[in-house]
Formats: sequence, C-alpha cells, structure tokens
Amino acid sequence: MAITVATWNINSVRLRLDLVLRFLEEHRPDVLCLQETKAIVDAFPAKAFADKGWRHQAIRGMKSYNGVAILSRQPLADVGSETWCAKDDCRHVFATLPGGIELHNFYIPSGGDVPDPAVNDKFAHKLAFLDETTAWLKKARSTPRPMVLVGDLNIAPLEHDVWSHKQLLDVVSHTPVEVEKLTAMQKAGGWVDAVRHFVPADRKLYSWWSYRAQDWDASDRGRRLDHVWVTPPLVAGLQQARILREARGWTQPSDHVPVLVTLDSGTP
DNA sequence: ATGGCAGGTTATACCTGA
Repeated sequence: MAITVATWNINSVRLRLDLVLRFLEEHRPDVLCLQETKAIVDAFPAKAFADKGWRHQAIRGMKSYNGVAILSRQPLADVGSETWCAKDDCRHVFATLPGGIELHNFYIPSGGDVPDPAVNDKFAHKLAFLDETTAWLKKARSTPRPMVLVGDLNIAPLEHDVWSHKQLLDVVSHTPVEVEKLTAMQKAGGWVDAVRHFVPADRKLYSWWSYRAQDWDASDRGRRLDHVWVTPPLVAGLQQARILREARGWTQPSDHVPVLVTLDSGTP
C-alpha cells in the first residue's frame, strides 16, 4: 500500500487553520507534518483536524515560537521527541506509522543574519543543532530501518535549490558551512532526498519565497528549505514527489509551501 | 546594495523568521 507524507511550515497553525484544512481536503495526504505551529499544546486546533479524519496526532508546542506536529489518518505508535542543544524548544517529534516506517519531523533553527558563529549565537546554535542531530541519528538510529525524515531544515543545499547560487553564498541558509553539515547529516544515515530523486539537480526547485518580495511569483527568488528524506530500504518504493507552489498564492499564505512524497508504506 | 513583510506577545515596540 502507498502512503503520502506531507510537510509544511505553516507559520502559525491557528491563523492558517482554514488553509491547512483546505490542503488536507484537496490533497488527502495520509500524514501531515507541520512546523512553526506557534501554539502550546492546549491551543493547538486538534479537534478541527480530528473531525476531518486526522485523528492521530503528535504535538509539541511552546508559546510564540517553533512548535511541530504530526497529523495522521492512521494510528501513530512510539511517539517521542528529543531536545537539542539543551533547549526544550519543540523542534522535533517522531512516531512510527502502521507499516513500520519511523517518521521524524524537524524544525532546524534558522540561524539569524550573520553567518559567523563567533558573533551570531543563532548561527552557532544552528551549526551545533546539525552536529547533534547528525550524531544522534548515527548512534540512536544506526540500524538500517525504514525511516522518513521531513521538515523545515532551513538549508537549501544544492546550487539550484536557490534562485542565485552566487548571490546567496554569504546568506544564511545557503552558506558552505551549513551545506557541508547538512550533507554530512544526510550521508551519515544514507538518507536519500526523495524530491531530488524525481527532479534533476540542474532544475530550479523552491519551497519558500520571502514575504518581502513585491511579487513573489514574478521575481521568483525562492529557496528549497523544506525536505523529505528516506532511508535506503524505502528508495525502491518511492512513487512521486511534489512541491505545491500554488499554495504560496493562496490568501494570507505561509511563506513556505507543502512538500508531498508518495511511497510504499510496507503494509500489504 | 538595500529594503522590503508577517506573526505573536503580561503588545501598541520588539522579538522572531531566512
């Protein structure tokens, strides 16, 4: 059986509840991973999603910032989360899907403005976060198991994951040091980029467009910050990947759009 | 090269995002 996993940095789940419900209705993913929900667990609109069929939920949230959630139409097992860099800041949640796939939902720190860890604590945090998650995935998840890792990783690793490779080399999200660390994380687990699996590396691909552009669509200065990775046992079962660019044009949109991947779930 | 917008909060200015 095939399942569709989606990831979306929603930038306030309460403000954009109607957009999420619209997306769920129109695209019917089996599982949706959200980031930047910006809601404590008690304020998360759990019932609205449960009423539409996404009854199984794993939610982590704090006031104002961050926050992640997994919404599923099928039961979630072994729900958990890790804290990173000694901050309990709700950037990770995981669960196991019925076919045995372990799903990880990450919101990696954005990293601030200045790409120098010596003067910018936020960038230092981002780099340390990447080191810690890489070591943890290597150690705690070393056995070759079917896993999917999704989220707003806040890094556009490839040349054509940004609108101008040269102009963004010094811009946080595309600097060489971040890209190296994300690539190390990917290599450490043998992770395969499920979207680039279907789209050649020389084709431009974005999942985020700044709110500050006068016309995001016309200027098209995007970055691919949102990712879906799978471990080797799942690669042969990959069926489809899609980035829902049109969602950036919806009324009062998030600056990120959903990314969807369809793959064999491991259930008969 | 710069600045541009958006969301949330012990709000009406300031932090975050990227």
